[in-house]
Amino acid sequence: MKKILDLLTEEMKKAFEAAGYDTALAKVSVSNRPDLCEYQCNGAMAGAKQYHKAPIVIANEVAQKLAGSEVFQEAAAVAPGFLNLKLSGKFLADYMCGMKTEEKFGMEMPARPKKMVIDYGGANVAKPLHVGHIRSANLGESIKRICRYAGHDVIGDVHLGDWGLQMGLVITGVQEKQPDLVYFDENYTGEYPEEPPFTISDLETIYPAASARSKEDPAYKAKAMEATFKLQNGVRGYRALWRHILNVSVADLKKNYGSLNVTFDLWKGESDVQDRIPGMVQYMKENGYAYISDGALVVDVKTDEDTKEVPPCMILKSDGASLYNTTDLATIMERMELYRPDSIVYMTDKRQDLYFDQVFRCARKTKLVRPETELVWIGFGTVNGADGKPFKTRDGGVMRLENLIKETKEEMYRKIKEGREMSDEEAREVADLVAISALKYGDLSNVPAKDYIFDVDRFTSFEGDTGPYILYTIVRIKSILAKYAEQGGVINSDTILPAAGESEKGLMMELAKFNAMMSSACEELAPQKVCAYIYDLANAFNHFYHETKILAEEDDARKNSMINLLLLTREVLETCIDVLGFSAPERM
RNA sequence: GUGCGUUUAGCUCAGCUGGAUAGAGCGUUUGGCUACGGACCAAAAGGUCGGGGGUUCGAAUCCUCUAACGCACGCCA
Repeated sequence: MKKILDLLTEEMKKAFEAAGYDTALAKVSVSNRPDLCEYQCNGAMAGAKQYHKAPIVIANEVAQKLAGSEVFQEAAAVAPGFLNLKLSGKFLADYMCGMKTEEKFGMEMPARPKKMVIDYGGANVAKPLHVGHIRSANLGESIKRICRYAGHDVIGDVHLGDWGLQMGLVITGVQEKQPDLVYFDENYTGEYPEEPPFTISDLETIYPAASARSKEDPAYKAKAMEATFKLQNGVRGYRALWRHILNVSVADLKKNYGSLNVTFDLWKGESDVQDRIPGMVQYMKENGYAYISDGALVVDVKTDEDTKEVPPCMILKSDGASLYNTTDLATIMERMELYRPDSIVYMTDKRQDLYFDQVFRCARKTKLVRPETELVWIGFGTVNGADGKPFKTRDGGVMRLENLIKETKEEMYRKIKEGREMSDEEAREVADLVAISALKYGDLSNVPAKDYIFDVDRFTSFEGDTGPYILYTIVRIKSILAKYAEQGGVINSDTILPAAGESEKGLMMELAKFNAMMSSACEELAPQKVCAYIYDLANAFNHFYHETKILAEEDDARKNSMINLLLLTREVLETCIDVLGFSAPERM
């Protein structure tokens, strides 16, 4: 099923053609003056110069050709040359029926789905997730779901930081506390224990302590670097210990991401591509891409068109060690080989702008990717506190994501208990769902590149542009539908009749925007478009709801039609919150 | 210094890729509760879209200059 604006534009093109004008002018858009019309076409003004005619003359001629239209109930030419359009109720109702019965509301699927890899999450092994990680997790997860819904083949990869100095630090920290572990016994040749010698909370204290100490104690740092070296060179005990750290950490990460409905298809990490690095380096040298500069191996990535200084992309440090760039490039290589993606999307902090520019240029120059492979980087802003500075705990420490989620859930539980009679158990369950909607919607409704202020009170409010308000609207629809069923109501057809009033038509017009909204959210990788849409849709529904007694309607056909409209509204809303990564309770 | 980002109502944010009178929410003021769920709805006040210049029938949106803030600029990730 075509997008409604495309159908309207087609109808408009016929009129432009019949009146003797270029059909390229016939683009129809949603009205920005709802008090005057529902849709509009501004082509007459754009064509004025081309045809040496006053825009209003053109508009009038086109309007005349639309006189008998079955699509437009009304088409008026208005000074200076607007074409103000009102939709035929029948046409709109038929479109609703199409959405109601067709798969995915009639959204057209791509002829050739794109293969995409989305790299998001930004997690590091043995380091707890903090507030900032919520952005990469939410954005990546939502973009993954949006693109999947739009028909593409999408792989989500968490791409863990599991290989650098941080691992050496943790290992050294463990050794400090438990020097007698067999992992450190170089003469040990037996099997290592299956049980890890630490828990996640041990790791979470070990890493920060080790990291802090290495900054002031050179000997300690040297030890950590040595541990890193041993690990990377395959010393058995170190590898076995590393495997434990990885397992314990991943289990914990899965739990935390899980509470945000964030799941990954791949749990790959930097360590997975280590074996590829020597070959890649060799290839870059042999083909003359890489050369030694100040002791380091680099690839020039600046071009003649650059107005800025673009430093070369470093492949190996002067001590011969690999770094972030090396791993990322090797990962691109691996992804091309394993998945042949059309597009690789990265989601990181916006400060990595230049870095990804370098890596992408390097990947293209060294032909790690095909010329047509899209490399996309989305940089996001910081999560700030009320003071506009990076979000901190009350005592000034780094706010852990786990605690942020917990506190939001507590706050929501408190609100639900004070506003409703509900068992503790149900209130907990409902509070969890609503709290996640508050966090996700609060995060995703912002433009990714901007910093935003994390305001628990605002995000958890049931009023305004918030997750809970959207859920409330869905629950309200469910409640009406439940009551309808209770009263013995049976839905006997999928028919949706032409709207009886303005608010019903308004709801239909919002619903009709779904396809265009979803494909644009996919093309632009923009979850905030989905947020903006469901807010408008929820408002349109609440407006309709307020003016219409649905269950008291005596005309059965009309009542049936309105119930169908409610069902459609609920399905669209639920589809949208699903791609945003949250869901609605039965009641709240 | 070079580059990137941001700047829209008192506060927090949108703005469909150039259209008519720039929109929401919160807050403020006012009205509506025998409730298909009032955790709602309706309305009012509130703006020289950071500033100057330009492009054109028409600019928050495109170009240019400029200011403030933030960020990044080879061995961190």
